[in-house]
Amino acid sequence: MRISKEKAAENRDRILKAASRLMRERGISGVGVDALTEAAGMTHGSLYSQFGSKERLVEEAVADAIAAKGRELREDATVDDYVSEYLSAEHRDDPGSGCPFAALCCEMRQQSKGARERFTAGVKGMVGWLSSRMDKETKLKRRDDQALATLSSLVGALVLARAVNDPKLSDDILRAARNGLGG
Amino acid sequence: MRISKEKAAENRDRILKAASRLMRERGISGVGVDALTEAAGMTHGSLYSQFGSKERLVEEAVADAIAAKGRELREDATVDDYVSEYLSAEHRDDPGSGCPFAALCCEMRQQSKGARERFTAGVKGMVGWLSSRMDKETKLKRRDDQALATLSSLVGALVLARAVNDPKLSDDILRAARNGLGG
DNA sequence: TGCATAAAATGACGATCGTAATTATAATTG
DNA sequence: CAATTATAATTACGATCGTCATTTTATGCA
Repeated sequence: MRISKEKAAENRDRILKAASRLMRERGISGVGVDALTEAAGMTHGSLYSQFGSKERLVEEAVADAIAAKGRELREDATVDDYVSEYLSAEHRDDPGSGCPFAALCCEMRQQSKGARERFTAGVKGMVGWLSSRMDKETKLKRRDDQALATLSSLVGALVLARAVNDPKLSDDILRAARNGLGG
Repeated sequence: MRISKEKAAENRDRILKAASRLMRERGISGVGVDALTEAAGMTHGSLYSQFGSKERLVEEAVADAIAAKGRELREDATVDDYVSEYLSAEHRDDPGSGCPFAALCCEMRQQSKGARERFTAGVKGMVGWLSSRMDKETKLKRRDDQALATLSSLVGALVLARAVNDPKLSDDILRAARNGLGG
């Protein structure tokens, strides 16, 4: 079969958006092409027409998730604003539309070179965004280090808060990390 | 077939040890029963005789990895000692025998209740160990919070350092986190 | 010591995975 | 406007996944 060019582009985008969400929710190796295409209302083979392989889709989905999340960043937001949102219960409980770094970090090691490069570029972008909002009195190199340490704390706290079974402990992790970051 | 009781117990342990390592290296959903039993020198079905299901094996492997790692903790070690080892290049480059929290955290959410409970218990144990080594002048509650924040930073830095493709950035992440933790 | 029983690894099974050949229909061109 | 071409989704395929029935043999008891 063949459908109109616009419809095909729309279908492609639906698969991409579904992948972006489902991979964050269930993990990259935890979601099959079946689930990905079904979520977009198509049969599993259509993925191959649009992306060539699951590996390629992963690369695009990683880039798409990071780019979409980057567009949500407010230019006038402070680091404290970001920390508060990041370490909130809402963010913890909605990984599908949450931080791609926290959702995908553990699986990146076994992904394709292209996917890892896009992930790495995203981390660098995030570090730059944070660094530019650090106290301007400290020197540049030190600001970058602070940004890296902050991002590590954010990601670590979020993944641990999501991993543990005990709601109280989960809340404690988020709160302790907020305090540690001076939020 | 059936083999001697001792031999069976030894086989069971080999599967468990292989699972403990492979799941940390490739992820839980990234390793099949094939690879797990083959690494122990048996056919894939033997897993079922010993553990009943992959889910059960996951539970035992998570507990085993955490317990084994806990036994490595030196009673006379300081928090700084631990931070230095944890955020080393050696630890980053050998996930198979490294921290189970960092290796498995992102996948715990979609695991069985039993597996998550063992993971959670492990986190609590680690927090207790860290907390007991925090500055005794600060009050207990605050020490626990410091321990939680420290663990978050450690895990976050390690998973990010492993995820990124750029060796320099990876080293920078570890160093920045060490500095941030005052190590 | 011989028979019954329990148990552990093997091998066979259905389900699901990712891929490629097939089919059907827009888009292109004479 | 008709014939060709290009392409997107369907469908069929081999490989691999996790599970269970079978087989073989160690163990317990008479």
